Amino acid sequence: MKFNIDVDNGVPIFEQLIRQIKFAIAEGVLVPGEMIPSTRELAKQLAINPNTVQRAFTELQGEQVLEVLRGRGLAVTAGAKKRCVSARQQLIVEQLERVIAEGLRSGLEPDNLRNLFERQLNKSARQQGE
Amino acid sequence: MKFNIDVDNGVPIFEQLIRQIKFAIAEGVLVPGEMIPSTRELAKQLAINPNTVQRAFTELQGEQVLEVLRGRGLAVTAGAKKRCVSARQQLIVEQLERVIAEGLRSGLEPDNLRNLFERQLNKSARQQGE
Amino acid sequence: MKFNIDVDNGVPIFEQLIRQIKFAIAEGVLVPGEMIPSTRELAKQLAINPNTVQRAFTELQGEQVLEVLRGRGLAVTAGAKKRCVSARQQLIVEQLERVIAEGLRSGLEPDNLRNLFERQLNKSARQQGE
Amino acid sequence: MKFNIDVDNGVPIFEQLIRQIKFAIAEGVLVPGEMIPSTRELAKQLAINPNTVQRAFTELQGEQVLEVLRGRGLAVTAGAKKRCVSARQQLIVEQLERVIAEGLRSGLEPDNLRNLFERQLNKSARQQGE
DNA sequence: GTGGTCTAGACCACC
DNA sequence: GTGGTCTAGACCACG
Repeated sequence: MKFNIDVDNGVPIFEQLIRQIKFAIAEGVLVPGEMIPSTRELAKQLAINPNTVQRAFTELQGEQVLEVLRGRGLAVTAGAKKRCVSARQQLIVEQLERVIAEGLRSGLEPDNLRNLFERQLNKSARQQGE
Repeated sequence: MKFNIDVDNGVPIFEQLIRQIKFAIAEGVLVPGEMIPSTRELAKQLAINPNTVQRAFTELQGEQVLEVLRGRGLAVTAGAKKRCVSARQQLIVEQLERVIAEGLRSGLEPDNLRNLFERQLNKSARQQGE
Repeated sequence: MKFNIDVDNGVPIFEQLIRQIKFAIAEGVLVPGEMIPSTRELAKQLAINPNTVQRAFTELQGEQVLEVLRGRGLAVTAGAKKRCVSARQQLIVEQLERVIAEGLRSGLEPDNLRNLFERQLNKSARQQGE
Repeated sequence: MKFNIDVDNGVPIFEQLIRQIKFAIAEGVLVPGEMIPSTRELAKQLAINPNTVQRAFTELQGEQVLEVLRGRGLAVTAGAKKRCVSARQQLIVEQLERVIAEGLRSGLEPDNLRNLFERQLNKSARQQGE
């Protein structure tokens, strides 16, 4: 399990961690029931402050993605995968909506947008397939 | 020239102002050579802090969208329109690319994405047309 | 607006703050739209660390009880009162449920519990009324 | 003698053990003078850490509910039953008092509380009876 | 060993 | 001035 933290890209570190953990769960890289690394260990590995990791973990517990097994550590909850997958797809729909609205407002015709979309989709799908 | 500022939507006010000025230029509402209102006047009109307006103007000068005409004020530069139009569309293409890539990575099939896209496009186009 | 923090009663300080703010809103002491003291000021006033206050505020934002008015401070949201009142009553029902269950498990008869309940209710109602 | 330990319900395991031992004494399942299982045996039986059992025993000795009979083990003290029964009911009264006071403070009428109480009591009594 | 909480002090973006 | 984020280091409860 490898996480990539970019310290200075504007997105808060704890947010990056949250996203990547959710992503890993959605992808099946982390499976329900699995223990995740301890606060201190992950902090050392990512070269960030334990408190920052702690904050990410706290939020993930609040969203019932992780749960404490006291004295043992944190584990992925049973319902985590479903939650992460659906949250993610909803997020994509919202982003799509925003981009389209902005495109239309900026004077692009629906057909223009469709063309841009298809071009990008083909390009990305090809890269993905490689 | 009317700008809409939403004080509490997360996007910094100076950013909103920058975008809307660029938008107005891209649309032809503001044409090269045209003077724009003074910092103080715009601030009063939008009921925001003059510092905030100033900051937007400073950035727009840095991007050579606005230029100072000494003693007279700020004006839209000659090359502003081209810059704004292309910047805008490029931004949309980038966003589109990002959301498509994320959708594919999160397990959506190209056809799923296409459907989502069409649905949103229709919805947004209808709203736009109203 | 006075909050009472008891540093060593087991309940985390940030939790005490959260409860008391929600309580104040539920009571109508803090009304929607009202600004609450700044992080630093409240921290100084309560003689606790600004980070601890910050944490409470962050959680209250997450629960949509407070909202940022950027550069100006935090305000009670429009829907805060309803949320706080209902959250509170739900909490009371849960506590009641727990106490009753424990009483029954510990061998008290329903009538015993009813008597205890009535006695306490009368006592508390009298105090309240004073 | 069977104890139920729920590792992940927030209540510390040693606390659960303490409560259940007191409960068993209050109920007469464990009688004064009776020996209780050794730390190791109980730990193995409940699949928990011996340290945790030890901690519960230490506290119960401090409350004079258990006493060491040197060379033989731990036994229920003579005065244990009385202590456990009264402690338990007192605890329930206190909890009842707290929840009633909070209910009144949060704007519920005595009759509201009575209704909530009766509903919960019936529900719990039914479950208990099953 | 684990996570949970707190303090102290710093830097940033925004108004 | 405001809140948001991060670091560093401490103490606690639990197992």
